[in-house]
Amino acid sequence: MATRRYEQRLRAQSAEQTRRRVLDAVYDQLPKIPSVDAVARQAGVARSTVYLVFGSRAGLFDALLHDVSERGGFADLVRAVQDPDPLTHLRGAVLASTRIYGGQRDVLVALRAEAASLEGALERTEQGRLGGLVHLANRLDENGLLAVEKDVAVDVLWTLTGFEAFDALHTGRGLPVDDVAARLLLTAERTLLRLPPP
Amino acid sequence: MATRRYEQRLRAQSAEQTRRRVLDAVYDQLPKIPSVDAVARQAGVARSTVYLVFGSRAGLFDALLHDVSERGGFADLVRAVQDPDPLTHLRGAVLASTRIYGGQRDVLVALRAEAASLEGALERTEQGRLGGLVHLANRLDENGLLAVEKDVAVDVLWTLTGFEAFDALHTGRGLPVDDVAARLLLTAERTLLRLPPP
DNA sequence: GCAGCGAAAGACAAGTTGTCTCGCGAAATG
DNA sequence: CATTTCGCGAGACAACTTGTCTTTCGCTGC
Repeated sequence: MATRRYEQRLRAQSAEQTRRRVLDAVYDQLPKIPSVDAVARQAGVARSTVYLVFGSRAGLFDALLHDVSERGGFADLVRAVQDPDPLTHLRGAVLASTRIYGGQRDVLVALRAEAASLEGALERTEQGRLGGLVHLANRLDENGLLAVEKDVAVDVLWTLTGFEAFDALHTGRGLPVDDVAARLLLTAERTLLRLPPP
Repeated sequence: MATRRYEQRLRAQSAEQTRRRVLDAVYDQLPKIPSVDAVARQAGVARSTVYLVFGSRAGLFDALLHDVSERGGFADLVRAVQDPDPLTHLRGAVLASTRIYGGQRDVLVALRAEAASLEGALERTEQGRLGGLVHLANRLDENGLLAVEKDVAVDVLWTLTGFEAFDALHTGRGLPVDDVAARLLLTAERTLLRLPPP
C-alpha cells in the first residue's frame, strides 16, 4: 500500500470551483434561507457533495460567514481606521461599516438567523470589531476629546456600530444607508465628544 | 338536529388551563427553542392538542408574543409615559423598557428567532413603541428641549429603546441591566437634549 | 340517560438534516 | 498507456419535524 505522490493541479482547482458554486447558490436564494437540498439543486451539484465539502449545514453557513468577511468593502474600513486624525477615524469607521452592512444586509440577516447553529462563530468574528473600538476609544481619550469614561465610550460605540443598530434604522425605520450613517454618527459624536458638532 | 343550548363553565375553564399549561411549557424550555412535540410532552398534553388550540407552531409563538405583551412590567412603562415632566418621561421610559427586556430576555430571543414564521406580528407589536416615541419626541420638542430635528429624535430613540440595543450591551458586552439602562439613557440625553447632563 | 365537546391517540404525508455505500470518469503518475 | 487516486453523482436510510385527519374516550351539562 505504498501510497504514491499525488500533486493536484486541475483537480484542486475544480474542487475550488464547486465550492464557490455552492456558496454562490446560497447568495442566489437570499433573502430566503434555503435548505441544503435547495442549495445543491441551485448549484447543479449533488446534495451529498455539499456535505462532502462543508461537512454540515452549519459548516456551510460558517464558510459563508468567512466568505462575507473576506469580501465587500472591508478595505475602506481598514483605510478609515488608519487615518491620523481620531475624528476622521470615527467618522470613516461609522460610514464604512454602515455601507458594508447595507451591501451585505441579506447575508447578514441569514447568518443571524443561523446563529444558533454556528456556536459563537459570529461572536468570534465580532471580537475584531470590539478590538477596533477599544483602539478608537483610546485614541479619542489620548487626544482629550472624550466627554465620557473610556469604558462607556466603548459600550456606546459597540451599540451604534453593530448590525442590529443599522438594521433598526434601515429596515425598521426605512432609512436609506447614508441617512442611517448620518444618524449613527450624530449620536456617537454628540454622546462621546467634548465639543460635539451643532 | 336541533342543537341545544350549551353554556360552558367548567369546560371552558379547563380549556383555558390547558392553554396556559402549553404556554408555560414553552417558557420552561427556554432558552432552547423547543419543537411542538417537546412542548406537548412538557405540558403533559397530546401534540394534536397543541395544534387544536393554537393551529400551528407559528400560532403557538404568536400566542406567546401576546402573552409576553400582557405580562411583565408594562405597568411601569405606562406609568412613566404619563409623567407630566418630559424629561422624567424619557428617563422612566428607558429604564422601564430596559427592565422589561432584562426580565423577558429569553422569550424575546426566542420570538426573534421565530420572527420569520410570524409574518410581521412582531413588527406590529413594535408599532406601539414607535407611537410612544413619536409622542415623547413631540413633548420634548414642545418644551424646547430638543437639540435636533424631531424626526432625528424619533430615529435615535427607536434605535436606543429597541431590544437589539439592549441585548448588544447586556449579552454582547456583559453589562447588568441597570448599567445598560444608564448607557442608553446617557446616549439619548446627550444626543437629543439641548442641555445634556455632564 | 343522552348529547356535546375538549382532549388523547395514532396513522399518515411531506420536508429536513445527516450518514453511508457504490460507482463513474477524469486527472495524476510511472 | 496502464494504473492509481479522488472529486463527485446517485441514491438508500434513519431520525426528526411540522401539519392534517380520523377515531375514540370521558366528563360536562341538559
